[in-house]
Amino acid sequence: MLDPKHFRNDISITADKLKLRGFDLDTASFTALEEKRKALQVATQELQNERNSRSKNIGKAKAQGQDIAPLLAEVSDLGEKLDAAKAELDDVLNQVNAITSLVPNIPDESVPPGKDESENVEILKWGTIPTFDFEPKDHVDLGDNSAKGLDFESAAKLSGSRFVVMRGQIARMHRALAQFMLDTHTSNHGYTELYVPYLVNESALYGTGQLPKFGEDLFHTKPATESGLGMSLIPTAEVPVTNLASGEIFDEEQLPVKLTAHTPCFRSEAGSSGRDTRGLIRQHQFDKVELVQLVKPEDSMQALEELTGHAEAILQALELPYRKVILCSGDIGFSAAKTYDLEVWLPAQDTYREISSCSNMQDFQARRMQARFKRKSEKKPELLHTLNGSGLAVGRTLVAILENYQQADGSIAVPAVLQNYMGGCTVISA
RNA sequence: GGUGAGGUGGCUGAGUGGUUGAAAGCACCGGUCUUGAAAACCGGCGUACGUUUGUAGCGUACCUAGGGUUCAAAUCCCUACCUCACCGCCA
Repeated sequence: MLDPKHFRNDISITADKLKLRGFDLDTASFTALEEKRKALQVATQELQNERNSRSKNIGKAKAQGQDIAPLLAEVSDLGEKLDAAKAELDDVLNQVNAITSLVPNIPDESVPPGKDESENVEILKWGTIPTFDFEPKDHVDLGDNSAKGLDFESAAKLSGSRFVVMRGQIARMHRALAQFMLDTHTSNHGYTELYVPYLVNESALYGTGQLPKFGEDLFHTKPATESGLGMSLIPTAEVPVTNLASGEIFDEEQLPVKLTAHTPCFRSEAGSSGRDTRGLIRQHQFDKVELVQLVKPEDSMQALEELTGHAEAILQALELPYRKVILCSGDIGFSAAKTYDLEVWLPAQDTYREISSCSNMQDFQARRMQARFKRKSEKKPELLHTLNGSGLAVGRTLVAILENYQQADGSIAVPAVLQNYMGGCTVISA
């Protein structure tokens, strides 16, 4: 949610900025609606004022033992007028809210303008792309080799497409990766580890911006006893972790808050039925280690650099070649003001694929969830800034290791930093 | 799942349907006193929105949330959520 002032005071500037990311704000009709809201609100409050003062007078008269019947007669139609005014105001407020809750964040000035992902800008490349003296296989074939380490057929039997069963050393490496990531972020980067619910309510999803616009990307549970969506499976740990701040007022000294959690993520992948159907890249269920920071507004851009660096540190420790991309204005997510994507090299696809997305949401989510902090020198609480990033997507990291560490015989070398997590195992044999 | 009791400001905790945004205490902030600190005393101490040049004043809303009754609701009624206690069940 944007600051309402953006809509009231400088709506045309706001509309211009939103156009950069491909969002059309109908300023004329919104301004008209806003005028209406203002007039109705004033009128309603005046009626309430009148009712309040008259009611007080009735109370006083009654206390003095006077006859209140004539006073009651005077206010008889006030109630109806008030109800009508309230209903009208409610209606307009709902309309305003319906619009503003669908307006995305404004891109930061440092974000390059652009229409779609083709105009994202590469910031850096890290690592050396491996060369093979044989035809590199993709992770599906490699996983199939190692005693059905990646078993998509079995998963399809259990659940359908876009699920996987992992076995043996592959499953263990998957677990090792998550452990390694968590340990690195807690020990080296100053994050506090969390365990959080995987089912969340509607208000949490609203807080981080998944609702009301992106409900169809989620899996919803609907117990027989409930109406509506019921609880929803988290599409990312960002939802439960960031919403911990909802309704809170932090002391200035408590910031920055740095949190990390390893959770499964569930996405319906509606609208991407034809994309990445092969393999582990796009699943309905995948694991991710998430990084979240709550910071003061003046610190958030620097925090984004650091948080992205924390995700990069994992790729570097695993010696996986990657590149860092800044998303252009047309490609950033709904709630984000600025986003870096980290893309890992996948030899079989001969290209870089997204493995992490790190964003500064500024006060966009904080406003939705009323997450605030108080400066020592100030009386009024201020909205804090929220950031999050994947550090990293575990399934895709596994894909990257299988493909980059593969050997001619189809075996997989185990990256040095993972060996201790795998009982000293140095190679997963074919 | 059953039964019972509750949800009031940062915390504790009052509150017969009527000048209650809400007593009191604690915490916190400012001041007096003191060489300094403590104690004591004095004063202040919620959020959002509207009006406005205004961090002034005034108005409105908010006592878990949403409905209802009433001229008037923290106070009465209904529903949801949550908490606590006991019972049942359970990894």
